[in-house]
Amino acid sequence: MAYAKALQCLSDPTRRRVFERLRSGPQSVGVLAQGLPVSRPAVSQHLKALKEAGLVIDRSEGARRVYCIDPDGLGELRRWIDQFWDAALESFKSEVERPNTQRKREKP
Amino acid sequence: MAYAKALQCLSDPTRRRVFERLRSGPQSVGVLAQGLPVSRPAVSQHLKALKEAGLVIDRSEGARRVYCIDPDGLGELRRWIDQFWDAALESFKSEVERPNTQRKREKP
DNA sequence: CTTTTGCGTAAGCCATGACTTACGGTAAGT
DNA sequence: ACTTACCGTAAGTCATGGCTTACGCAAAAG
Repeated sequence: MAYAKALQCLSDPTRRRVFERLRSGPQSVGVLAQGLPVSRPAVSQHLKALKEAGLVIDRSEGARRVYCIDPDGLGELRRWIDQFWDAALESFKSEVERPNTQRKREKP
Repeated sequence: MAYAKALQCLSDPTRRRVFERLRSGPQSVGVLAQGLPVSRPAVSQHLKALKEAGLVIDRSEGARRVYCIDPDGLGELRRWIDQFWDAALESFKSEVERPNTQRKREKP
């Protein structure tokens, strides 16, 4: 049940920004922190959490430390969501037809 | 960018338990709260958050209020994760071969 | 009409966690 | 060897949010 840690990790906006930066390829900590509105130690702590959740891996490249997205945590998260997907579509069809059904209120 | 709200919602363990209960079909608030280690108002607040995130819909059935999983929020979350999936596999292959790469420490 | 059931909301309490600064430790540069 | 660059960790601060109890409202039951 590593999906729990993955969800908790990705719930933080700053941690998502770090993770999204890794989408363009492996990056060092300093480069990742550059441009973010938080300090470098904060990014280090975020990367530690992401690693603990199985969302990234890291290697030491000289004095630098390069991080990279790990498909493992991402895959487990995908599988967890897919568990709901089928059940959702099934019970959803018979619900939307009802006259009373209410979604989230949209901004008009 | 409703995926942000969805992630924040599903990061809470109790909220996940509520959401997982809805996998077996539409349920009323009282039934959902029954068996959970929190009070019924707490479940109501969780359902409000889930609805705001587009993860559930609700209809009033007499005095009761029945909740049901909404595929919308789930789908957007799936699409967001898939954004990383391709980039992850790509940059991952060239990383795991390196001698230095470190994953999360497993419990031996 | 009165009572009971079912639910949402308000106010307040308290733990979690995200951020900061300060520090120590390793690798590269001079 | 000394300095500089790069990074992780520790300690402390402060906001976020999850939970509780108390209350109010609507629908069914009597």
